[in-house]
Amino acid sequence: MTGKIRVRFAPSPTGYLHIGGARTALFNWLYAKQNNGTFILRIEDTDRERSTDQFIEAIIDGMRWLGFDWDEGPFRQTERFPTYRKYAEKLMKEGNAYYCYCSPEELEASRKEAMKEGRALKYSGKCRNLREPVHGVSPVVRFRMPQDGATIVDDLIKGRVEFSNEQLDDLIILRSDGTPTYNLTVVVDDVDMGITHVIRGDDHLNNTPRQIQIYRGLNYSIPKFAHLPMILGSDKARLSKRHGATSVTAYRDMGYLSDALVNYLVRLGWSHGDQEIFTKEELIKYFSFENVGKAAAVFNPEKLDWLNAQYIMNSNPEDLASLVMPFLIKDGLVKEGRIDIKWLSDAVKTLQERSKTLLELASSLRYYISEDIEYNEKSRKKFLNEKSLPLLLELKDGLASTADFSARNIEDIFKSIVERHSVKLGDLAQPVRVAMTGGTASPGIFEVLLILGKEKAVRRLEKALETIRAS
RNA sequence: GGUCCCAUCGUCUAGUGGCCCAGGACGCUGGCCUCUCACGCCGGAAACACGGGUUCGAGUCCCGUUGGGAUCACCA
Repeated sequence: MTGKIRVRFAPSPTGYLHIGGARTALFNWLYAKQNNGTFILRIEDTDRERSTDQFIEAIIDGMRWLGFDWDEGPFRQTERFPTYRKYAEKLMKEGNAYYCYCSPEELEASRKEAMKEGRALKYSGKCRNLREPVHGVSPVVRFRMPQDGATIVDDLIKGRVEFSNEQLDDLIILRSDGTPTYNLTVVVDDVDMGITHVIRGDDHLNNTPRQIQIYRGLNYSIPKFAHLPMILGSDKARLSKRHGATSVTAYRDMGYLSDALVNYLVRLGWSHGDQEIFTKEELIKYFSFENVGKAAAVFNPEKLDWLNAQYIMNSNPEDLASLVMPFLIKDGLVKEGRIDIKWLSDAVKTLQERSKTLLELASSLRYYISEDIEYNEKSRKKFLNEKSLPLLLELKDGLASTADFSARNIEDIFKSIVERHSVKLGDLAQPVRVAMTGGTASPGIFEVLLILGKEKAVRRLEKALETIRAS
């Protein structure tokens, strides 16, 4: 092993950081961390029509949220145009590239014809051996691809893939306005930044032989390639908006923990025996291209939910309390900093194994935090009625008069009421649950009472009694 | 259409020639626990796409078929 490993994640800012991009970033990041290498963030924004600064911010935001810290960058390709020009000129000077004067219309027409005749859609090579410039036309620059032999891609995931050079056409590396195109910039940057391993989606596999030829034209050594399989939607088509949320920040807003998302993403195509849940440290330790599958994977939201629930269950309540705060504030339940974090943590603790997302957690927290509650109509009818009235009345008196509002004592009060009336605990617990939370599903009723505290609990019992009497 | 990639339960996957009448996880489902809901625990249904080879023996190797995906821009 010589030389340090250098990898990069190179999104183009024409949209948010999406699920597929996040996984590519993740595998790059893991590989860098594992080998004590360098992880570079590079923004491929040479498509000036579609790239925006807003998307750059969104991508960076997503990367930070996921915890993928980079060592160098973010670099922007639009700031590196002189470099690409320099390399293009070198290619021209050494005869590896040439001016092409064909008009876009002309090219389009020949593509259509090729399509009609069922031939490969390939540039004709018309200007390949042109001696004289065509006046009045600003030309593009094309790279001269070899036309015989084959190019081998030795991929870390796909294995050896062979492409016949006949099918490589002379692709444009400089547009007629002098700006560079993707296949040039990607190679130049990877060379310039000393990238040793190109880890990207396998939608780039077909581009790889072209890029390898450009490396050769430039006389540079070729990095290792690893092409990750795609992520598909439930209908096996490429994951898109139609399948629901695709941007990672949308998952943050839906209440997923970044570690859970990362854990989900890594298991899409990679495995380590039967293990499902990994810490980031474990991922860094175990990751290997050998265990990356070759087949595309379908994104499965239910499993993400399960993983997220696992992470919520295993988080410590204090962390969870601060993670859920933005959701509480957004719901108007809490004003910034105006809540006892210790109390909130205790409340959170009772809901951890009942919440799949932070959004759900926040919504359950509502009945603890808000002054007043609303009854679920069905629950009210079923449990707040003549039958429960005497029980609730007794409980209210019992709780109101106790000086010891502890779990132990509350339980004793419940038990004595239940015994006196020869009913089951549930016959009292359910009406109380409705009185306290408005519904029939909640943490253990003693826990709920304890979190609510004596004042609130008694007040809610009084309200329940009034409600029964009024009905 | 050309080229390239891929193919184990509905989904994510284990499996690298005998340990596999195929294991785990999500989901689904029966039960237990129980003040409700969850969690947890025990059980169930559910897959090697198909056809040829190679081999004493194939989910595992080879070929073909079928099916899916990617790509073929003065996008990246």
